[in-house]
Amino acid sequence: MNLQTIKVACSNCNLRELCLPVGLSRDEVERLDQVVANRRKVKKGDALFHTGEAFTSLYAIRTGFFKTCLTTDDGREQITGFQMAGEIMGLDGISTERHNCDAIALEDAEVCVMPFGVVEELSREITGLQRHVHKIMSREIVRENSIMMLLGNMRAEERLAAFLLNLLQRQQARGFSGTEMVLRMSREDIGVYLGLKLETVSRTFSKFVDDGHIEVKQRHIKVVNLESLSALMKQPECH
Amino acid sequence: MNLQTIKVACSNCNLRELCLPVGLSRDEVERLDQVVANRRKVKKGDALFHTGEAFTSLYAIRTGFFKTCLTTDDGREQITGFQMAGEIMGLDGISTERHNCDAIALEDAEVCVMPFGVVEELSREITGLQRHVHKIMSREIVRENSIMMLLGNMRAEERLAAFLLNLLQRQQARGFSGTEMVLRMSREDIGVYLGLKLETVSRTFSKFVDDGHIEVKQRHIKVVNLESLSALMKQPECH
DNA sequence: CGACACCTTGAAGAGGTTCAAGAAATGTGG
DNA sequence: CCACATTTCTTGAACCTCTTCAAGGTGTCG
Repeated sequence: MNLQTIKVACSNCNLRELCLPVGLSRDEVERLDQVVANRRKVKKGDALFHTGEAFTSLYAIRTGFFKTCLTTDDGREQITGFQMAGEIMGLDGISTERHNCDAIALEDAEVCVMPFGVVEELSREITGLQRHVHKIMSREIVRENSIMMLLGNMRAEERLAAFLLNLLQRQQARGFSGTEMVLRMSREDIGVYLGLKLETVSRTFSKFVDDGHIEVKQRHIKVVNLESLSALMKQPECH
Repeated sequence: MNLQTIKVACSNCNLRELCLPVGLSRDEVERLDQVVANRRKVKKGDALFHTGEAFTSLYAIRTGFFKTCLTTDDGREQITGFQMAGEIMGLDGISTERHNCDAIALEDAEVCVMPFGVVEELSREITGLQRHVHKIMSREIVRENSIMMLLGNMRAEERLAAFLLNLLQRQQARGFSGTEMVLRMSREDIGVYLGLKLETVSRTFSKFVDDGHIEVKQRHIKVVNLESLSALMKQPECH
C-alpha cells in the first residue's frame, strides 16, 4: 500500500507491553509481526465495525479512543466499554463469527488489523501467544464481571467515582497523569455506560466538585483529593 | 480411584453437544477424553472454587446447578451467572491464574475437571478444539454484554421476564420443557443477579401472576402466556 | 458570528428500596 | 411422625434515589 504499511511491526511498537506480545522472546515477537495484516485509520465518529458484520479480525488500538455499544430493537443503548491504546477489540465476534457490537471512534484513531485465523494459527505454534490470547479474553470476562457489580450494586456517586478512577489508572499505566485527564466521551456516553441519565452524571460531577474531590472544566478532570474520591467507592453510607 | 473414574469419557457423554467437543471427528473426540482428568462431586451449598484460589482447571457441569458470585470488601454481592449442565465454569480464572469468583452449587452436582494446561496443549493440536475454546470464551463475553444491557437499561419487569425466558430456553435446549421449570435459586439470588431487592422480585412475580403471564407455586414456574411474557421485554412503556 | 451540540440546574414524579410483620414451606430432633 | 425452629416468601407503607421534563447557559465549529 503505502509507507505506513511497511512500518507495521509489533517488534518496534511502543505499545508492546500493553498489547499482544507479552512475555515472548525477541524471536517470537518478530514472528508475531505476521499477525498484523495492516493498519487502519478511523475518523472520529466513524465505526471500526458494526453489529452484524462478519467477524474476521481482532483490532489492537494504536492511537485513539473507542466506545463499544449495543442497541436493542426498541432503541435503547448500552455502552459495554471504552477502549484506549494497546487494548484489543472484537473478541465478542468470535462466538458467532459476526460482530456483536458497534465500535465507534471517539477521536481519530488507528488500529492494527489482526486476522483471527492468523492469530489462531500462530498461537498453535507459540504457546506464549496462545496463553496471552486466553488471558486477554479472560481479562475481558473479569472486567465485565466488575461492571455487573457496578451496575447491580452501586449508587450513582460510586459508579462515577469507579469510572473516573478506572480511566485514570489505565491512563497512568500508559505513562500519563494518574490524577488529571481529558474525557473523550460526552456526559451522555458516560451515563449510558454507567446505567445513569446524563443529568445524573452532570449533577454528580457538580457534587464531586462541591465536595472537593475533583475540579471540572468541561471534559477536563483534575482529581484534587484522590483519597476521598476512592473512599466513595468503598463506603456506601453504612446503615 | 473408583468405578466413576473409569466411566469418564467425553466420547460417550450425553452432553457432548453442549460442552466442549462440538464439530470434532470421532477420532478427535476420543483424544479429548484425556482432557477430563477426573470428576468431582459438589454438595448443595458447597463451593466448587472460591475467589482467590489458584486456578488450575476449567469445569464442565455434568449434573446440577451453580451460581457464580462476587463479593466486595464491604459485603455487597453480585451473582454473575447461573450455570447448568453442559456449561463451562472457571474462565475468569485464566487471566490472573486465580479464581475471580465463588462457584456455589445450588443443588448436588457433578463436574468434569479439565486441567487448563491439558486443554491448551490439546487445542494446539486439534484446531477444532482451539476454535471451540475461543468460542466458549467469546460467548461468555457476549452473555455478559447482554446482562450489562439488562442491568443498565431495563426495569424490574423486563429484567425478570428476560431472566425467566433465558432459563426456560436453556432448559429447552437440554430437552426439557420450554414453558415450565423449577427454579433452583431463591428470590434473593434472583434479586442479586438482576440488581433488584428480593422484595421487588417477589412483587414482580405476583404481578406476573395477576397479569396472567405465569403461574407460580413457590419455585415452580409455569408460563401461561409466552407471548405476553416475551412482549414485556420489548415494549418499555413507550412515551 | 450564529447555529448547534453539549452541559448544568431546578422541580416534580416514578420506580424501587427499606423497614416491618406475618404466612408458607422446609428441615430437624425428639 | 409430629412439633418446633428456621428459612423463604409475600405484602404493606413510608421513603429515597434517580428520572423526567423543562429551561437556560456554555462552548465549538463552520
